[in-house]
Amino acid sequence: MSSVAHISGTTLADNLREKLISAIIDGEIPQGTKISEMQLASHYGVSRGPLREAIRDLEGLRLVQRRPHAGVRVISLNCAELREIFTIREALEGMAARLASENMPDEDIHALGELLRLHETEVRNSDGELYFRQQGEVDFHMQILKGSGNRRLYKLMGEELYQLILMYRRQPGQRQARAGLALDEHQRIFDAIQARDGELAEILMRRHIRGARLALRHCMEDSP
Amino acid sequence: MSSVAHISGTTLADNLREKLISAIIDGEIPQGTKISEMQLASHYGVSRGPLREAIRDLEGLRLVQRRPHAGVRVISLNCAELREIFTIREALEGMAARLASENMPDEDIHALGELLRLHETEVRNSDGELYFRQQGEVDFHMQILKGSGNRRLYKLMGEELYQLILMYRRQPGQRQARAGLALDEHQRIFDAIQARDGELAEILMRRHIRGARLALRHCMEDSP
DNA sequence: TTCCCAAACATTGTCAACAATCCACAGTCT
DNA sequence: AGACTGTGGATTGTTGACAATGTTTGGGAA
Repeated sequence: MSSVAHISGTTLADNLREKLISAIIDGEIPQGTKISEMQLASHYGVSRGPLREAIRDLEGLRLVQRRPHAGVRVISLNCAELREIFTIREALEGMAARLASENMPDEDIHALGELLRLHETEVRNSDGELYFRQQGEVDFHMQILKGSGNRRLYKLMGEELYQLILMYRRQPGQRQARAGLALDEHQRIFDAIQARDGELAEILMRRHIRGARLALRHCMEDSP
Repeated sequence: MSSVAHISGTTLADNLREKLISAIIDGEIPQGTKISEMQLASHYGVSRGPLREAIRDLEGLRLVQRRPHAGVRVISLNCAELREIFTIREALEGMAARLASENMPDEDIHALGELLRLHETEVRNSDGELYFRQQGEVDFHMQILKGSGNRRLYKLMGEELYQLILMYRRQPGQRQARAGLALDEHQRIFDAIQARDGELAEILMRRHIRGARLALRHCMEDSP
């Protein structure tokens, strides 16, 4: 269908990987779905070869599970697994905040402050419009990860784990609360980073994420 | 060459992945080597299809880098990247120690104590024999990761990042010091876990790993 | 009816040929 | 001399057919 012939410097499998990630995150391919190679291949207008390579990538990202000779199915994150991810996030982003306090260039910190101001006005003006804030939330954390100067940390948290979180957020029946509160916590984290107080930044970031995790306590326990 | 025909319940690509991981970690395929698909495929007695899938996995593990249409080469960890990994390790294993203090079953803690005793005698008896201790070091950390009860944390740290560390350790000219010191630190970490003091366990674990990272300061800076 | 076995079916894993892309080398031009 | 460009060769990316495995369905027996 959506066969975007050949973009130079890339490959079909790589393109497919990105498309499939989006499709899964956006819920286009529902969780728990069993994937048929032939079907998907013909849908995207490629052969099974590149598709299999793309699926292999998704398996590495833990977006799908594979059983040899028995097929591939999209993971379905239950509450417990999401909390596991948030625990990892707490450790990793806490460290990122500490590192950002030490390594983030002044100009990038300034830009981060601007980002916060923007979010503030957004939240004030239309506190019902949650999507942008959601995006803003991600942006804030992403900037800190990048500001840590630890490239692998950025990739690991930003490019791998966040996708799982986003996938879960797009699920129906997700409460999108904590609007104003999060902004306030962001502000304090920012202050600590600006003050180059890594110790405090880490503590605040961890508390921030732990709060989000604890808020997940009451999410629907779909397991029997 | 080493074509182990068909092991049921698995697949050629999966087998290949494990073999290639070992080959890279053990230095059988030196760092920075450019991999030739045809060559490797014939060497392992398989076609290029499964090989490419295995390589895709290795890319996910960050053991190789791929440039589209230009080939694959084994990564060469420089000092800076290894320190990045150790920083992540500090955050992750610190969290693991905290969680283990809360979640690790009593019997597993007991087994961990036995492991420590074993290491102690080993180090005392033959303090020149470092390989076993090296293995023991890995075992100790692995048990704590498993004891955290966070399955994803265990997989992420234990199955992905540790391989990179091991690869680096096998490099020539690596100092293998810190034998007795590490054991002592392990003992204290264990005490904290046994006392169910997560706060302390995390602090000690982080200090332990940070020490190892700082010891890497003086490793050969091959970058210009 | 329910359980078990077997054969057919559908799906995944593997292969070898084909096409597209990059790299190196050589030749030319400034 | 040095840099740039074009072509040849080798390597990677892709495809469709073939083989092997897991699943399912239908029939028979307890």
